Amino acid sequence: MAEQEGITVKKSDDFSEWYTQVVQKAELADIRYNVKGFVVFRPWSVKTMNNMFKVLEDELESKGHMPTLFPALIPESNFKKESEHVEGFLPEVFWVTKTGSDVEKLEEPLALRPTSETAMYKMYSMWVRSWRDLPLKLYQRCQVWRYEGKATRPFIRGREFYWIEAHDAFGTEEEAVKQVKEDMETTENTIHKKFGIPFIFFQRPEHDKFAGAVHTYAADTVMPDGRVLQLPSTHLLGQNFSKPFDIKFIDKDKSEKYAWQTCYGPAVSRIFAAVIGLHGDDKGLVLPPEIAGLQIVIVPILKEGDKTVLKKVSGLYKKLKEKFSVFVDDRKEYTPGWKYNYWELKGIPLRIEVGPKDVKNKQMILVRRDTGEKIVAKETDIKKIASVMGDIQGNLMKKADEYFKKNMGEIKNFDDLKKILEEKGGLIKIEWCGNKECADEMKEKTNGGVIRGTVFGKEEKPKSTCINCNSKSKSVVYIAKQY
RNA sequence: GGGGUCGUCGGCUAGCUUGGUAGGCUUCGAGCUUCGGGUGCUUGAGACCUGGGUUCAAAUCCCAGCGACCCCA
Repeated sequence: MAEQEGITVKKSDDFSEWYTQVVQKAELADIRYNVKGFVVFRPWSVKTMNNMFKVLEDELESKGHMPTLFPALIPESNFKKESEHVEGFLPEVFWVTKTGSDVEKLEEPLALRPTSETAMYKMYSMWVRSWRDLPLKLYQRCQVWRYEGKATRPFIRGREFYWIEAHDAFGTEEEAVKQVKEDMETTENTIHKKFGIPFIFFQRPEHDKFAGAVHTYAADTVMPDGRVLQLPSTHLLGQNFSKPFDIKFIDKDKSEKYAWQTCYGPAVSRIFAAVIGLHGDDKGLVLPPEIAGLQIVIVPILKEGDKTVLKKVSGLYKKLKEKFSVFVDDRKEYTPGWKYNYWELKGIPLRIEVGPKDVKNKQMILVRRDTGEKIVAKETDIKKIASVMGDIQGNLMKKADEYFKKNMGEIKNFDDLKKILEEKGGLIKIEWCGNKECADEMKEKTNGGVIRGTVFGKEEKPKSTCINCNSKSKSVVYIAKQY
């Protein structure tokens, strides 16, 4: 009976069902809005995602980006300026074509942005006149809309999602190339170090680049079912957009030049899916302290006629709230055991229990969400709490890193590849001829194995033949099933 | 994009084969009780996805739409 309130499957037995239950039971999202791919994000996920946004925005601003907000609607003529970009995104665009009572047709259809290159670069061409205007580094936090054909899941893939997009323009190609590396560093400092999500940046193969990019570098992580989830990607746009959008400037040498551009897009709602999947356990959500919407919950153990516990708790609360987000769950209508389960389901990193015994012994009980470990601390030892929080953060990151490493493999022959993708998943290193047709064939033969690309920053020379077609291999790549 | 499964109180479900009174658990409200790992009792409220069709009669049969879940591309 009561177990219906908690998660009823093991994460390792049925990840898909586990995920569905956590999203619903931890009150992260409500799918009853009943429009395909559009879900309601509830306070408990939004609190945490807002913290994630803040971490990313602080990092971007520390690296010279400034915030901006662009309109959600893009005129068709703008949208169609860069031909490859149009071709790539057109099938996914939601169009606004009429107004009011259905009769007023818009003179020009407006696209609901699937991404903002074509909105922002129109303005960039007006703002960039001289080398003094460069570099131009802007980001915005916004929603985008993509009419996805693939199955939609809350946070993992929606037809509407929340992200940050940073768009940079430079005077030289070198600076743009450097920016790509900076974006990777941003990703490491935030998504890995603060959110605890491990990943590898791959340079995507030619046939799988961002529409309009010269090169696409995308971070992939591995979910608990062995399928990869693409996290932020950073794109070297070269002059592919600056030419059609006419973003040019007079350089120091007085000659007119087109700008060199990059763009970077961490999809926070999707990264949150990785946080749910990688850190969660059989009891529910587990949030890293750095981003948890609520970091500490204090559960007083109340006894009839006893006032010492609440008094002690309120003192503790006052001390803690300066450093942490804290909630005192002193609701009388629930028993302590009920509260323990409730807050564990919600993933609060640390619980502090204070009862009459603790008042007597001048102590408090700290309970770690990640390990379940109960620690007896002196009632004045606030430093201990800070250090335990640090331990939890570190442990979650370590566990996720270890899991990620275990899911990297290397395979020499095709039958083994097929087998491992089928049974375990993960990112598997292979050699490949570089042909799209061959990649397509492998995808079909492996039931969905997709070439993720070459590892960025690591020279891996092909020595042998393509795992599929046996012709001379051109690169060492990783293949995986994806979300 | 293809295939499969399925839509019943807020959540999980029984009933559907063989058409005729919608039952349970949980949540929610009220009251008492309890409080160191989902306390127990009393009581109340709450539902057949939408639209069409067949029929004296539809949760049940048929068609369409919308939505969800799973598998595959």
